[in-house]
Amino acid sequence: MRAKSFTEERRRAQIVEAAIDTIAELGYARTSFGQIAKRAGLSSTGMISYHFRNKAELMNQVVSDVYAVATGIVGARIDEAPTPGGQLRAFIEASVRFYRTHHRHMRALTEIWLAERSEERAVPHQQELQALQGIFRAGQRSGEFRDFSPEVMAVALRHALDGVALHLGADPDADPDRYADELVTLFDLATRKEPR
Amino acid sequence: MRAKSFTEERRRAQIVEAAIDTIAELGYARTSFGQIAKRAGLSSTGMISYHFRNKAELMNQVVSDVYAVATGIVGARIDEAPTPGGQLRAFIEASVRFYRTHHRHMRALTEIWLAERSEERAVPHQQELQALQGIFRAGQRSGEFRDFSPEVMAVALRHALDGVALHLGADPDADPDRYADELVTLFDLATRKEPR
Amino acid sequence: MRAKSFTEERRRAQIVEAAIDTIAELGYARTSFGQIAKRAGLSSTGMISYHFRNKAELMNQVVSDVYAVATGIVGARIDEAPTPGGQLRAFIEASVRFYRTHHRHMRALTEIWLAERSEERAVPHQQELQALQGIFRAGQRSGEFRDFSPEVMAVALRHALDGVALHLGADPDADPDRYADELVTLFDLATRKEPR
Amino acid sequence: MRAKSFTEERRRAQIVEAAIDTIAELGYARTSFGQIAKRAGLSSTGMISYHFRNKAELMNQVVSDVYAVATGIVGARIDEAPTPGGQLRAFIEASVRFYRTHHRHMRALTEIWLAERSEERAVPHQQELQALQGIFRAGQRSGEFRDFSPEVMAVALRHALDGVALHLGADPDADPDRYADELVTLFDLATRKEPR
DNA sequence: TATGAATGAGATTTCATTCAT
DNA sequence: TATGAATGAAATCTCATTCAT
Repeated sequence: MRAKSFTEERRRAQIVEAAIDTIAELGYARTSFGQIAKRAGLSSTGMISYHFRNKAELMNQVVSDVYAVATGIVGARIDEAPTPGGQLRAFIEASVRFYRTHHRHMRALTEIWLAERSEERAVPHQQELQALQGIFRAGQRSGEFRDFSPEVMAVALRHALDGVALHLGADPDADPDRYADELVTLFDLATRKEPR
Repeated sequence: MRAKSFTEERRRAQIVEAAIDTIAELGYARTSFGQIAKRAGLSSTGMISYHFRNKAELMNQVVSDVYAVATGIVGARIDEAPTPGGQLRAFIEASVRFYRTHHRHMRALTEIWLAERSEERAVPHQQELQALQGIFRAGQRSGEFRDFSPEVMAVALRHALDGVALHLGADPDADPDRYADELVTLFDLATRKEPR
Repeated sequence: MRAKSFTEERRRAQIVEAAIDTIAELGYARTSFGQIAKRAGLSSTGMISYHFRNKAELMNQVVSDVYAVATGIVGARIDEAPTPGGQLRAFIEASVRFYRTHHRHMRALTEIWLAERSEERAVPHQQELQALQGIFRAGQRSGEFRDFSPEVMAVALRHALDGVALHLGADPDADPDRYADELVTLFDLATRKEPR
Repeated sequence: MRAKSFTEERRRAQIVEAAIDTIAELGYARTSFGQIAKRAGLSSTGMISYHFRNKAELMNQVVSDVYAVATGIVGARIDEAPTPGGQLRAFIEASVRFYRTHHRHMRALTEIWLAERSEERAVPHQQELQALQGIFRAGQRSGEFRDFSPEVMAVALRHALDGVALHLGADPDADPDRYADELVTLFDLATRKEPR
């Protein structure tokens, strides 16, 4: 496989962007090459097939692009925090903020993941769940966190965040900072060892 | 709208059951009238169109049927509990138990809700979220719960449960009781007023 | 698999006939569901997909239908002949006559067989070649035929007939009886033991 | 039409070779410019369109190239033979040998001829059939051959050879020399005047 | 009510060909 | 000449829905 040219990459990115828009607007089920091509200003769906082997490859690209952006942003905030407790707070705050600034991306990500779950039976968020479990284990070792199941806690947090994303997306008037604060407190109380 | 005859209702129920099976087995995207008819033992997809105005109506029926069953079971357990804290615990335990005993139903529910979300822009779980908020408000009034946002807490709990359902579905070896216990402790710590 | 209804069978036959017409007229490469539907008077290509699982099944049906007709007619003539030499003559004459009366069918048969050869690498005419070899072996046992390779002779005769079919199809003025007579003499001389 | 430069001719030849490979490997139906370009090491299918007006011109070039090679080899052997009977034998033997040594070419030739027959309504092998008829007529004039229709005999021989090519291609263990010997005897008996 | 046939829209994908650079 | 991007037509197949019986 040859390296892709600059023009090629730009076109692919343009198509991926159009795909994100389409999914966010119509939902996965109603997203077709025709709709994507229209939004990308392409003259033919053939153009999409030209740049992506098939629909699955396009969707994979959407997922990995969004994931890359998200983990870049959120990961940076986590790394700045000194303690596991701080990292947990950073993760929640950065995630909620990302949902607000990139809510089209999140929407698309969720739609794809859910639609394709049926096909591949995969459990999503594996990477992120691993990272969260790492934070939890570190906090338990350092004595900052109480003794709980890192797996269950990670799943709970990760999906609570998904729920929040959904509600923030559906209600434009909702205040993301308040959601973030509430979640921070919730999981702080649920994980800390010593009651305040 | 004429009242539906007994035979009519039986047929509709049969079709709804087949739809649940189909979605649970193939996923929403691959669920077609043809597949549903095959599983229902119907000789023609025309039969489905005869009993349901269109696909959306069938799916709505699936959702409301499953919801009715779930609310019946879970609601009964909640009503038995005397205090808001006990109701919270009962809700979590009954929900996880329901996921285990009715996982085909849950699967179908999630698939439909997610696939059709885009079309109706509805936020899912509205009924349940209201009920949860009621519990939280009661606990706050009685002084059993601390001061937090009932909306955010309800969303967090509801989706944490969804996440658990997903993981229990994907991993047949996982222990539902352990997941339930962990969640009970998590939300107990997150909601109670007095540290233990 | 349920038995097919009368109407179903008639529709299938109608589609098969239209397919034969289309292939004979346009050649296999340019035969599409669209062209077949047009000739069959169908409103949509979906109708073809409704009655045949896919294109391959339709083509198989064409082949087996034509084969059935051909072997019925030719086989009957062969069975009437008392000696291997007579059967050989009957086979050639009946075949050439069939090409004349059913030249659309033959054309379609050849086109399909050749187009699909690429896909399945199968050698065509297997059934007929076996039958021919049987005749040759019987004649050799009875002393009527000389000692030659039944395989090679069968292949030579079968494809010589194909060539004749092709030329009779391309040249409407050609006299089939003369072609038949010449072939009969050719293979009589090539197979008989005693020179006349 | 401008004379083609050396480089131009080399490119065309390279593309024709790649086309032969592709057809022999995939069959005509699956042969696309994309596949040909890949095998020719070209970076774009546009290159093929640049050197050939359209697909038909490329295929015609393949046919005439292969024909030229075959006629050169087989023709040389025929010319060495002194009598029509000898020429007939030489034609058969050289043809079978050619099938063995150039079976990719033969395969491509047959595929194209068959796939495109429909478009041009041409009967194949015209050149060769003329040559064969010439041999037959000469033998009839010299008294070496009996009185038969040169046209029919030519068609029969030509297609019998095609059949043999097919079977040799499909069965790598078959012995070409035996097939050649059998065919020589067959057509010797069928054409000679005096029984041996 | 039930059946199976019919419809027509729409989806993905492949392809030959054209065009700007 | 060569490249790769772009185009638009066409092909097969699936599907929800309608209709006559």
